[in-house]
Amino acid sequence: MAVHPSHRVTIIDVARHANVSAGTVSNALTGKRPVAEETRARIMQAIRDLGYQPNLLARGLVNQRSQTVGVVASGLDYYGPSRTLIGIDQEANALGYALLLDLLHSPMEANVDTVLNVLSARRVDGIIWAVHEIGNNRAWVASERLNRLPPIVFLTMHPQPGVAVVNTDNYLGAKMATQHLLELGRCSIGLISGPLVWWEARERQRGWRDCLLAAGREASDNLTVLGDWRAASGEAGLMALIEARPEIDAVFVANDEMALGVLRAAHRLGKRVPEDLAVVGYDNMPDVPYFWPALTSVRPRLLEVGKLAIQTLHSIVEARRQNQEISTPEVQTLGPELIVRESTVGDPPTGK
Amino acid sequence: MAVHPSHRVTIIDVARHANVSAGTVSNALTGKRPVAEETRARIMQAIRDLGYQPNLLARGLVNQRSQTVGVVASGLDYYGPSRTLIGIDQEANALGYALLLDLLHSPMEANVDTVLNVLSARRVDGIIWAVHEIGNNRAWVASERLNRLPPIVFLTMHPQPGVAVVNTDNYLGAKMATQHLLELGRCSIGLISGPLVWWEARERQRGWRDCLLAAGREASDNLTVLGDWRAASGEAGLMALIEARPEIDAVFVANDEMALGVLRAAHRLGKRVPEDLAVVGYDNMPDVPYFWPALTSVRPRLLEVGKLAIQTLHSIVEARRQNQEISTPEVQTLGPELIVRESTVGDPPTGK
DNA sequence: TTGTAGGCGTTATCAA
DNA sequence: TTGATAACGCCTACAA
Repeated sequence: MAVHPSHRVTIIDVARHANVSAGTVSNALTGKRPVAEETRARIMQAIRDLGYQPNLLARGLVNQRSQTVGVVASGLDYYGPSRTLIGIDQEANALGYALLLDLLHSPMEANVDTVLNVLSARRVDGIIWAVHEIGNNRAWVASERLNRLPPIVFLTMHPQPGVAVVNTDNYLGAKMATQHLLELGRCSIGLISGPLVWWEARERQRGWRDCLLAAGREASDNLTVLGDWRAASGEAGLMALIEARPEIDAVFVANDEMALGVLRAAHRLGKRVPEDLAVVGYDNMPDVPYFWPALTSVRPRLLEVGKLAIQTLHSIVEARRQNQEISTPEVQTLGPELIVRESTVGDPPTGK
Repeated sequence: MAVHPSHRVTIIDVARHANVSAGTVSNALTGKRPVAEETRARIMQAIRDLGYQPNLLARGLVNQRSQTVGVVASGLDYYGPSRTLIGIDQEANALGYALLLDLLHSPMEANVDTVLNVLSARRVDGIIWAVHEIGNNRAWVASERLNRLPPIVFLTMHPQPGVAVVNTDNYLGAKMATQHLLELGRCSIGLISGPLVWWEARERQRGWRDCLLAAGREASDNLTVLGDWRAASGEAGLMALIEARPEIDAVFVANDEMALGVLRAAHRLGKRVPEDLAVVGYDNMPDVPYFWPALTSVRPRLLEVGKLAIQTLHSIVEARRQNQEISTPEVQTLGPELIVRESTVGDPPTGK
C-alpha cells in the first residue's frame, strides 16, 4: 500500500471501482436522489476499499456554500471569550459547520478589512463577530460594506438597526449585584469600573448607578474608580476609593480579576471581607469560589451566548438562501445569574 | 448598486472589465508570471471597481493546497490551551494559513476518527494536535492511519519515533520548582499532583521526585496527593497531606488552580505562607501575582510553543511538497522559567 | 507579454 | 434508478 498515493482518490475512482457513474456515487453520499440498495452497498464498499474522502473544497465550489463559519474574536486569554468560543464550537459542530478562527491581537485594531477580506475570499457562509465593542471599533458596521459580506452575528454590542446581535445583559447583571449589596444593608457602595471605552463597562456602570438612584442613594463620581480589567488596577482602585471615601462598606467590581486585586488590597489594609467591606465581582470565573474569601460574582451565560449566536446565524443563512424573511429577532439578550458567596455574606470557615 | 449581486463577481468579470484574459488577471494577482505595468494597473482598477474577491475554494482545488491548518484542541477554558492557541494563530497569520478549529469536549473522547475525517475532507495542509495526552488517547498515532493524513505536529506528548512533537519541558519545570524549595532550606517538600493518566502530570511528578532523590531527600508516596487540576482538589489535597505528614513545610503544586485551593486551605488551617508553608504552582496564570500571597509559579512558554508548532508544520509541509528531507528535529522542547513571588520568599506587605 | 484550452473534484440537469 | 455532460472559479501549460 503506497504511503503517498500520487493520485488522491476521487469520486471517479470510487465510481469505476463500483461500476457506476460518478453521479450515482454522489447521490449515494448526499442522499439527494434515491440509489438502489444493492448499488449503494457496492459503492460503500468501494469507498472503504479505496479510503475515499470527499473533497469539500470542490463540493463547496459547486454548491456555493462552504459549510464554514468565520469566527473573529479577541481576548482569548481571558476566561469569557474562551468560554463563548466553546459554545460556538459546540453548536457549530451540531449544525455541521466548520470554524475558521481569526484572532485580533488588539481589539481596537484597524485591520478589520483584512480579516473580512480573508473570510470573504474563503467563502464562509457566515461570520460571528466576537470582538468586544471598544471605542468606535464598530464604526464599519454602519458602512455599505456590510451588504457585500455574508451574514454576520455580532456579540455583545450596542443594538443597532439592521444588525443581528446576541448579548448578555450587562446592565441587569450590574443591577443585580448592586441590589444584592443594598439588601445586605450596605450604606456606601463603590464601583470599580472597566475602561469606559468598552461598551460592556458602560453598561455595568449604568446598572450600578441606576440601581442606587432607584433606591434613593447617592451614585456620585467619587464613588467610582476606573480600572483596566486587570488585577493590579483593582488593587490600586480600592486604595484610591478608600482614600476618597473612607466610609465605603461595599464595592461592585466590574470583573473578577479586578476583584481579586480588591481582595488583596483589603488584606493589606487589614479590612475584613465581608464584615468591613463586601465585594461582588463579575464573570464568575472558575476559580473565584477559591478566592480568599470566596467571591460573590455575576455569571453571564457565555456558553449559551455562543450557541445562540450560531443558531441565529444558521437561521439567517438558511433564510437568505431561500429568499425568506428572517425570523430571528434582531437583538437577543440572555439574562445573567448572581452567585452569592463569602465575600458578601459568608464567614469563611477560619482556623481549625 | 445591487445588494445581492445575483452573480458573484469572478476572475472572468474582472478580465472582461480590464480587457484582458482571465489568465492575465491570475498572473497579476499571484505574481507568478510577469505582467506589463500598464495592464496590471488596469486590472487592479477593475478589481476595485467590481469589488472582486478571489475564491479561495477554487484556488485550493486547482492548487491542491488550501492554505489552511486544522487545529484540534481541548480544555480551552483553561489558561494554558488558550494561550497556546493564540501563539498558533499569530504564526499562522504570519505564514498565510487560516485556522480550522476543532474542539474536543472531552480529551479522552474516542471520536478522533470523525475529527480527522472532517479535516482531511476539507483538505487542510496540515494538522496541529493540541489535545493533552491522557491515558491512551494517542494510541491512534501508532496506526497506519497516520500515513493517510496530512502532516501533523503534536503538542505536549511523550516523544515517539516518526512523530513531530513540540513540548514544553514539564520535567525540568518541576525540578526547578523543587530545587527552589530545597534552596530555601525547606525540609519536607510535598507534591500535589495532577491525575497521573496525564502525561504532563507524570512528568511533573518525575521532576519533583528526581530532584529530591538527587539531593538525598525522601520522595515517598505519602508525600504525594493526587488532585484533578481543580482548586477544590488542591484544598482537599493540602488537608490530606498535612494529615499524613504534619511536619510538611513546603509543597509543589502541579498547577496554579490547585495551588489556589492550597492557599485557601492554608488560610483555613491558620498556616502562614510562606513562613509555615512555602507554595509553588505551575502555569503562571495572569492572576497569580494577586493571589494572597502572590504565588511563585513555573511559566511554560506557551505562546512560543504555538508559534513553533506552526513553523514546524510549515516546514514539513513545504519539504513534503518538494519531496525533500524534513530538516526539523522530531522533538523540540522549550524550557520553562521560574517566577519567584511571595508564596515562597516574600512577606506580603501587611497592614498599613 | 498575453490568450486559449484543459483540468482540479463535485453536483445538477437532462436523458435514457 | 442510472449515465453523460456541463458548470462551479481558478491556475497553468502551451501557443501566439
